[in-house]
Amino acid sequence: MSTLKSKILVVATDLFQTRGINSTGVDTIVAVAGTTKMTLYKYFRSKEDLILEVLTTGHHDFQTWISDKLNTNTKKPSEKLQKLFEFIEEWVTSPNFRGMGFIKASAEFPNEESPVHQLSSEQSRQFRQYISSLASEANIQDADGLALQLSLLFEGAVQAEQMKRGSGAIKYAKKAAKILIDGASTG
Amino acid sequence: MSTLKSKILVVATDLFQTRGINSTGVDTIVAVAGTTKMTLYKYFRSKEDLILEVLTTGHHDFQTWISDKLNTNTKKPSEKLQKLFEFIEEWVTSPNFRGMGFIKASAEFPNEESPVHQLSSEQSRQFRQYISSLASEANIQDADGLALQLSLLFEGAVQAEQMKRGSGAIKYAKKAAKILIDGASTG
DNA sequence: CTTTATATATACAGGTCTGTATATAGATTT
DNA sequence: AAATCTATATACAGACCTGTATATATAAAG
Repeated sequence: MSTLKSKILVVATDLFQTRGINSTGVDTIVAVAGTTKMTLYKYFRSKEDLILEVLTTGHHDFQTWISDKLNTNTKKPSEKLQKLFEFIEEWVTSPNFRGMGFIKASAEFPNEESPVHQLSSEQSRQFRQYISSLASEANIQDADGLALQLSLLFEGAVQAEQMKRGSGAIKYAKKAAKILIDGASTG
Repeated sequence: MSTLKSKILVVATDLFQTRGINSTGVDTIVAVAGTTKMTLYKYFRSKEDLILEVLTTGHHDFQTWISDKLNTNTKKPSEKLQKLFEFIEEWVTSPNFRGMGFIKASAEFPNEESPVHQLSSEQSRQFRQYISSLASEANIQDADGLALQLSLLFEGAVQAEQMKRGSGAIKYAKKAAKILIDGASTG
């Protein structure tokens, strides 16, 4: 991938997260990236395409990072679910944390016919499904139910952390997750 | 309050929630409300003022509704916390549910210097504080911690319900809340 | 040296948005 | 009946936005 294209993606990811998607114009993006609109529109057909690619890249990065972490650091399926929020905390508190794109995008694009809304909604569903698969492997009965509860905690904590870094929300989300996982395992 | 002013507030609340705040122009608001821009700008100094008043009204309506419910239907402090999510479910599934304004507003106005962001952030804090006071009355040790966890569940469930009515998220949030409350009470 | 590919600089068309200015209609009050 | 208040109708200024058109620079490749 061209260095300019990835540079635009990185800058857009950052600006979308800190200033909002709709409030960030392409002129601002190219100015910060140190290039021009002509170049941006060479790599992206439209601003909507850029948004979609930012979302796709961010989600892919997170998914591969978290599943790699779980696969290399845990063995037993029951461990993975417990360790999930440990690594989420690590992800959220890392310096290069830029938030979860789909959480903000779904709020800024509430129209269900919008491609941006559809993608972010799909990414949210995919991550919930991933948690559910971990729960299933751990032989938890209502895997989908627990996954929904954990995803509420996750998305809430990420949003809180986005709004105010160092809010401590993720710490309490982790504690709550442990209680819910233990309850679902024994019950 | 003038009927036209309250009509504008109701319409704006609805449109902000369904189409997003930034994506809803004042022209659309006055067209749906059946009036003109001149009238809107007579009652509201600017669109930002309208947004702030929509947020204030919505939050006030919710707070009075939920605390009235709790005060008339519960006696023991320990009951209130348990009943809170019952009433939240009732609120969320009621036909005139229009979402919690501050949840969407904080996402659409991420800039911390924005008055809209500041108000929505303050409202989120106030509701968390209200939960914490209920927990304190029930003699729960880490009242603030539990309140943060419950608010994560609440905000996550409301957002899920906003995105897709009848998602069932609030049902599982209620179950999770009960587990967390019980854990904090005995522990 | 010339061709070709890539990036820049700049201007602009067409649209949307907020907020205001001007003129008018209808209703209530004096 | 005249004056006043409230709401309407309409037009528009100024700003910002996306996306494109045109012309130019720069550097690598033949």
